[in-house]
Amino acid sequence: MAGHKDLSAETQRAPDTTPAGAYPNAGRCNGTALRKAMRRVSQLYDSVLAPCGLKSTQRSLLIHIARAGTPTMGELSAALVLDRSALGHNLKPLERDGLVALVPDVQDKRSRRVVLTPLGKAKLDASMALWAQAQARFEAVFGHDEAAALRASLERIASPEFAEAFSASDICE
Amino acid sequence: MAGHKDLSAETQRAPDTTPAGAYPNAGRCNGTALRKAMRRVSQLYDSVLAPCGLKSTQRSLLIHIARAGTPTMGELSAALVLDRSALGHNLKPLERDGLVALVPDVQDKRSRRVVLTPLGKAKLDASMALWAQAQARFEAVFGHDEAAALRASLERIASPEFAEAFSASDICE
DNA sequence: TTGATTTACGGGTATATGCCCATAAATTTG
DNA sequence: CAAATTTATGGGCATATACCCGTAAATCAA
Repeated sequence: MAGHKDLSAETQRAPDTTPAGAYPNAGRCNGTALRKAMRRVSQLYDSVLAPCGLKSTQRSLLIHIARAGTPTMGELSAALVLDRSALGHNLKPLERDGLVALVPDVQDKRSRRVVLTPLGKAKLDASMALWAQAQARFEAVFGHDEAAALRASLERIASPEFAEAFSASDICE
Repeated sequence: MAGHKDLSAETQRAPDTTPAGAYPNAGRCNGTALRKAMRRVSQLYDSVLAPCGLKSTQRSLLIHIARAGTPTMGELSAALVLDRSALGHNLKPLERDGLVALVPDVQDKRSRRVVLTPLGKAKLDASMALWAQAQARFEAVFGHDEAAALRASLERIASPEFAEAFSASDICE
């Protein structure tokens, strides 16, 4: 195939011609870079996790619940940097499948606590080996230490302090 | 909390004590870290972009189209590390609002090319100042050089070569 | 050329995520 | 204690993202 897509002098209709100088900062958006990498990693991890019937998003949810004990929706959504409504929506398939249950809090009747059912714990445990395999393969390609450094950066960005500092930069920019 | 409980009895019903040793690798998932950071950054950038009526996802789409000229759906989805169907769905609101248009390709009648309308270009241009502000605030908090290094890592992960290497690690792990 | 295969999409479905607003419960005020 | 306010969720809506399958067009094979 001589079908090189040397886009510079495009075949017929190149009205835009993408002036080489247009949007020179286009490739520098941190949000875009994060999104692309996130999609890629989701796809890679999900492909490995597939046999256990959990997606990486769901596994992440379950493991946060397991570690938090019996968190309220609010606590869980904060830990996940996830909108409260989004958390509610994300829990529905898991609740429907019997992996988690929502129980009203006795102290604060507004709150509902999320609990991992035995079935949910079993699913989570069953996913561990596959997750470890995906993680190992990721780090075999990306580098173990580099991955640790990357996670440190990402966790800093995800932290509430970061959001606070970003918001604070509003008034003094 | 005085008193060790021996683990044999512990198996009963651990209410919420989160046995300290459970899921020791829980915080090391690269996918989870990416997702949390992505949500945070989306929220921060979107809050700044709000006045222009574009979300960061949409802006990213428009700018990719602008730079690619008149890409096919396939080219665009590859550039965005986005599933083809997802791209189609993401384009719908933009098409509905007249920011982009889909035109059948003359060479290959299977393909449709995505074009930025004048209105789309105007919207994109109008978003530049707000994006620059969000970007500047992000980097004021995170660090300019650190951000560049982070993007380099993320772009490596998002690259097709990375996916290929990850897949290849399947057979020799 | 004809038939098999590959490629590019679109539709349908399910999950993921966020915003706005309404409601109920807890907390703070007067 | 009653009223105002804040907090924890849920419902409705819109967008984001992926997978599977079907169809049409291009390409490859005989």
